[in-house]
Amino acid sequence: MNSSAGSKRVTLAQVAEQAGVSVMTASYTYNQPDRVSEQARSKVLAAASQLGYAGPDPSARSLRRGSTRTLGVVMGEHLSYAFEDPEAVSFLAGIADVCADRGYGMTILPITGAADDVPRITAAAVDGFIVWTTSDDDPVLAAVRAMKRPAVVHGGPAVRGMELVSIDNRAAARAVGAVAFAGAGRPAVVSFPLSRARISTITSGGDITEVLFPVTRERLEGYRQAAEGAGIAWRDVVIAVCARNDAAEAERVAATLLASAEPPDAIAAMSDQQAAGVVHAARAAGRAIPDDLAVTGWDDAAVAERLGLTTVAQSLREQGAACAHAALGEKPNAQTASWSIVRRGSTRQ
Amino acid sequence: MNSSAGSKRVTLAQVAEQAGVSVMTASYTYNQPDRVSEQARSKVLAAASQLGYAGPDPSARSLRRGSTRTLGVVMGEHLSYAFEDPEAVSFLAGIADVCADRGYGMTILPITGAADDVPRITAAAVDGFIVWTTSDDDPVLAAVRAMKRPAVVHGGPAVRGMELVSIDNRAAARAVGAVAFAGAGRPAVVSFPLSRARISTITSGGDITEVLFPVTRERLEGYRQAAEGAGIAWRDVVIAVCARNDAAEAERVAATLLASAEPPDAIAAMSDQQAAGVVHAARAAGRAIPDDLAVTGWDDAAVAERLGLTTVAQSLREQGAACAHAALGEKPNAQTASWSIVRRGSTRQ
DNA sequence: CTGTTAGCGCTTTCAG
DNA sequence: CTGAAAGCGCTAACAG
Repeated sequence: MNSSAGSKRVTLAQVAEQAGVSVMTASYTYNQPDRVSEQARSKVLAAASQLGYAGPDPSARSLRRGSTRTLGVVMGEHLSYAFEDPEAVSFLAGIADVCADRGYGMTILPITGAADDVPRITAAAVDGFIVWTTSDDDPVLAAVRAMKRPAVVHGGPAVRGMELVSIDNRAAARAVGAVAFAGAGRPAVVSFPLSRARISTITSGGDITEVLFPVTRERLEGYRQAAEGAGIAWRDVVIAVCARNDAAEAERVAATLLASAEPPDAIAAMSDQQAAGVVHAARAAGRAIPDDLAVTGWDDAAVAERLGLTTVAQSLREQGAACAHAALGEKPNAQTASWSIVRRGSTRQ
Repeated sequence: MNSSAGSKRVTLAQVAEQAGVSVMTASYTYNQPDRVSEQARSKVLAAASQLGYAGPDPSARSLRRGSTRTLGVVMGEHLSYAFEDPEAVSFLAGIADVCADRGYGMTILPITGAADDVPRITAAAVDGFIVWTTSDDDPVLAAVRAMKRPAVVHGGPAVRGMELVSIDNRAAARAVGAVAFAGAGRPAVVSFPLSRARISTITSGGDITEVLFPVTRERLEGYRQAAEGAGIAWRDVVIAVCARNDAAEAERVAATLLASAEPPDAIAAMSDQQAAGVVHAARAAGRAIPDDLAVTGWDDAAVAERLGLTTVAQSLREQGAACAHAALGEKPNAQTASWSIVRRGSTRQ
């Protein structure tokens, strides 16, 4: 098991020669050991370890086989955000479960939101793509589709030729919104960004159809229906748009809302992180939950249980696994994932 | 921009023919656009979009260039644990930062702890490897080294021919142990596993040299020195070994310790997660912190600040970035990362 | 069980 | 600025 350190790459042909067999016998030794006699196999392995051959070159093998045994995951602008969002991390874990089981690798594709995203997609040596929820106008979608490999979008948008794995965000928002807004007079929504520009604003119920993130759009639509079901006009519902999905920004914006002349008495957020920020702002402002302010989150993360948040439960991990199956070409039918409302003490119902 | 959906893969040669240029002109159009006339380039791009050619095949390109522009990350047994440990996630984010900047992908390699790990390493189409802290006897290390590509281990063990990025765990443990054990009579340690078998046990200060995880070994050695510095023999220090790094198991084991005839009055843990579990157990047992029980964590995670834990601060994100640089072959100097003690209310000093 | 042939799709020479 | 040749390292397909 020695090797001249730093040596040039050893090839299968050299191993075969050293072992005194044909290249194919050497190849079979690695790929179909059963087809090779015990004797030949041990000669090949001896030659390999003598030469310091670690096994067939992965790139050459991929080229020849036409398959890389790797799945590509596009996590959206700023790759490192992916690892800051606990739900995104659960989703990755679900993909990892399936990949580990199949012996596949998973390549995280570094998307920056800039123009060079497309060449990066194009350059990815993967057998299939999984795209984390994005906007209708994201050029990454066309780039992925152009690769002509199995592809799946999580959340949305729905793209022809790509699978979609998602819950029914509108129905879930309608359901949790109904709980959040029950008995409220001035409901508000803390929202994810409306476009890839990620601008923070506070508006009143605007034109939902203009929202470019389909997941956000569907949830707003569900909240709208919930508000109207509670007898409140959508134009009277304050929408606080946060640039990012984190507790800190939500806390700031909630503090602003609560300090206004007509503070909200119910806030439906789009994540438990955001809802946690709202809860902190409410405490700081001396508001009682749920009597002065009802709050709902989304995802049923650990923090939701800790804070007693009413929320929408869904399994990002299972959805990640479903996406992996789709990207492997194993799932023929579209996946509608399940969700449920978890009622806790942060709402009046 | 049309294409017969589901068509066979289009090659660069076909594009070149369609454009009426040589294959090399087409290739240059993608790789060195400056070397191609405006006219030729637009003919090539027109032909490409007409044929639905998405760009050079990544596998073929990797084979020819001898480089995949991808880094491999080995996260240790059970890939999905990687995503459950917030510090591991920070580490990944640090790698992601560098990869995104360089236009590299990062492939997470699915390690299961079983025998098929080695072939999976061998099959990885990557330019360099980053190995998350593991045990001395992990066969993955030899497999990575056999690949003869730039490789770096985070934490440990130190392996000849591979870089090491780590803090000085022994010194840090000695320092935080000194704070934890100050004024204590019966110190205890809540430890990570001692071997890859991941067995939970409660013992008293045993033979540290037998511990197979070097990070754990170094920390135990530091705690030993701290205990002896406080006048306590190592054999009198209770070591509670947890199979996994989570709050729940630490809480259970701490509850057991606190219910014993001679309960500890100081517990040094190996992570903030574990320390959080200890704090919960102490509260449940009606112990005051730090008067009845001093507690220290490790990593200075968010939970450490929330609970007021004295802990060891280190930046896994920076260490991830340092590993990425090393795996890219950019490493100027061996990396010894920095750490510091953060004193909060969970200790007597 | 073993071997021969024929490329996978691309880009590095090296010449125009 | 453009092109012809050569072959990266490997394995599917088909003989023996």
